[in-house]
Amino acid sequence: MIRIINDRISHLRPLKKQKFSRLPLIAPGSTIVHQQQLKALESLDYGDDSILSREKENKIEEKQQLLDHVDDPILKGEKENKIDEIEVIHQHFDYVDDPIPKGEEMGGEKGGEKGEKSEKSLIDVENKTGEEVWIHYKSLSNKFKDKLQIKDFNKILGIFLRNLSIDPVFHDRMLTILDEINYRMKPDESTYNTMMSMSLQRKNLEEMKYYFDIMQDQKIQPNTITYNVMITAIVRIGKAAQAFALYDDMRKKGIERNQKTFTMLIQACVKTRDVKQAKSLYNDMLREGIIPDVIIYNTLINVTARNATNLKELEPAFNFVEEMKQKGITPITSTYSILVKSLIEMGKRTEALQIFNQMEKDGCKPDALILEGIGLTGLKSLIKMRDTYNITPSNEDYNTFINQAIRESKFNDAAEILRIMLQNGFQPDVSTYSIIINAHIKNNDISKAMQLYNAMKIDNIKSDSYIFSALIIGYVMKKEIDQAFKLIDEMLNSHVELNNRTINRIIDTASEHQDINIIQKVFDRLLRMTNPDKVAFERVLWRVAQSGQLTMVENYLILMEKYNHKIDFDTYKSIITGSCKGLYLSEGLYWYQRMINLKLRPNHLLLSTLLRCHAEPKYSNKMFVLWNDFHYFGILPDDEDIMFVLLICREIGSWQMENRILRQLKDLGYNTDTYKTALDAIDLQKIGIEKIQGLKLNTGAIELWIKQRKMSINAYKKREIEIKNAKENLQKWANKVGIRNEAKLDTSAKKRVNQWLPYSEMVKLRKKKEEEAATATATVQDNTNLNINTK
DNA sequence: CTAGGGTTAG
Repeated sequence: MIRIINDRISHLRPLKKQKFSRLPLIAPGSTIVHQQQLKALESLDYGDDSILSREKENKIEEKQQLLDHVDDPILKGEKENKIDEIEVIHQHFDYVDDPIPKGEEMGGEKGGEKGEKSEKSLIDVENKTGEEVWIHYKSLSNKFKDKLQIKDFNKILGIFLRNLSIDPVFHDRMLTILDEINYRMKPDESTYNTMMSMSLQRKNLEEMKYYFDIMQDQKIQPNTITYNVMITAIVRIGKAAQAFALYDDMRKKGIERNQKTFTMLIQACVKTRDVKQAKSLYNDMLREGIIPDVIIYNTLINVTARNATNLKELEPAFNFVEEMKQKGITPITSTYSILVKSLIEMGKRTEALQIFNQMEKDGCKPDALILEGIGLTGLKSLIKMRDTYNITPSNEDYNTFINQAIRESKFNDAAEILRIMLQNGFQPDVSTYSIIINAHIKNNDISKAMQLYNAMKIDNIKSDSYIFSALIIGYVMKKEIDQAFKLIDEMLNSHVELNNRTINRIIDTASEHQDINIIQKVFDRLLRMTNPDKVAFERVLWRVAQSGQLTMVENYLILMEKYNHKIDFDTYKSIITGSCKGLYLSEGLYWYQRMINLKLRPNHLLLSTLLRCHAEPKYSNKMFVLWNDFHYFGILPDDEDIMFVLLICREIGSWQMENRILRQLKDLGYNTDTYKTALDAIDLQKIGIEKIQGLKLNTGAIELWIKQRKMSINAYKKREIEIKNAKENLQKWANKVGIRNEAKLDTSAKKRVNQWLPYSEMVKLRKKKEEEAATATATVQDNTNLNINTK
């Protein structure tokens, strides 16, 4: 019972964002947690770079004084609060037991104060938390629910949507409401728009498409919002073309476009790096009579700035700033922030600072983000913001400052920022906890992280998937698998989804242990409680392949099929790259062969990986096979690949092979002198010494060559053309010769090397064969004619 | 009411 009441209390105390307010006292109700937080952070003593560390003792003393000072009154305050809340709950329960008569009685008297009922709507959800609405809704009789209209249901959905970020359980609740709507009446476009918006928040595009399709099945016309939500989601996953297709769809169907539509479409041009299209969309928008606002301008400036590589290309962005000012639209912090970021990326620090100063002149206040842009972070940034600009940072600003300090290993600064944050009446939110928890996990201190996790519970802040993920990973890192799964249980019990990202991170972390039993244990347990995706299986395969155990790989492949995952190139890629990483080279080639036998084609990455791990004189024969396979599959080797092969030729002293390879390259249109010069420059003797010292053979020399190679712009352009031509030549060859000879690829390595014919000879041969074929078809045709005649 | 901008933080 107490637990139930506590649960209820938790929902009556939603987190409030207190932007731009300066409160003198620590917020009530969090004292215990604050102490734990400070303790946990204080002991984040993993070597501190902060300016504060010198004054560490003073600060700790100060902190203690602060806590001593506020302890008692706050605790008292908390107790009083709780009593109030329990009374509220009793009132609430009285009401929901019998909603209709009470609502009518109170409707007149108390008005909208608790918002029971109004004339227009049978259910009033104003000023209520999601939890209250849910309890209220559950308590309604069927008869009463029948009287509700679609508008009422949509309102409830809207409230639940806003609560989704607080508690994922509202997802289920929204589904329940949708079921009820479908049971009683027909949903309308707002219903589905809200559901789609839910999918947008949950980053579940498939789910969104499902609603999009189903509403059309039900003959409900999508409106502007429907399309805008779809476009937003599609732009976010980077599929610009699909977004533009939806835009065309809107025009065809005569669905009105608005500012938000164009914002997303212009935003899509960031991904396609198409400034022209952004401008043309802007013109379309103006033609349609839509008045641009600050967000449209920011987006236009963003597209321009992100694609600009020099000041000249950035100019149109400044023109947009001028234009917006002329139209009476005041630029905001983010407007300047985009420009500052772009300038810093160009290395134009002075100009960036000028923009920052311009912002100040324009009377615009900086935030944590733009301060980071000009190089101010952590405690320094906070002090600048507070003392120079006289701004009270927002909750987000504080979180950013703490995160910056932790990132820079200034743990004392982080503690100080947290102290200032609490002192100013800001409550740590789920992100604040997450940032600190992650810091502990990164420092391999799971117990401190768990301390904070428990503190969150006391503070009635719901852990989200980030927090659970971090803690679970922490335990897997420590090989405490049982603890990890205990948390997974807790996670699922609190309706936090165990998503594939988390599953894959768990598997990744487990994979990092030398002990293969750990990954097996983790994966077996995961299989029992979740449904890992194809990628998860492939991670395990990658790890198992590293141990060179063929049968175990085989078993996982069988298991994968049982779970209806398609075994394709990516699956084999995982196994082969895993084998290479574990230096089980013959196993790697075995799987490679099996992959080819299944008619699966390698890609550059795979061949390159295989080639590199075979770059030793004793594997030279196998290396040449792989070299040939690049050509057979029409994959252009890159400079590193080329250098590896050539170097091996030198190491085994095979001039014949080196000449052959150089001729191939010449045939492809490369200037081979570059490679010869580079090869001559690499001191083989020196490499020999490195090898004796146990260093990885010629890798170093080649990487150095790649790194130190400097190309003029002209040389670079020439090289680009060279590569483009080589690609085309190779493709032609592969289509005509390589792929036709694919059947021969499974013969022995020696044969495969000997099968090789240079491109020029291949072309000659091909011409000859074509001529032969031409005469052959002529005779065949004669024969067929003959046959027809005889018939 | 439901949708948009700085890949702000985890």
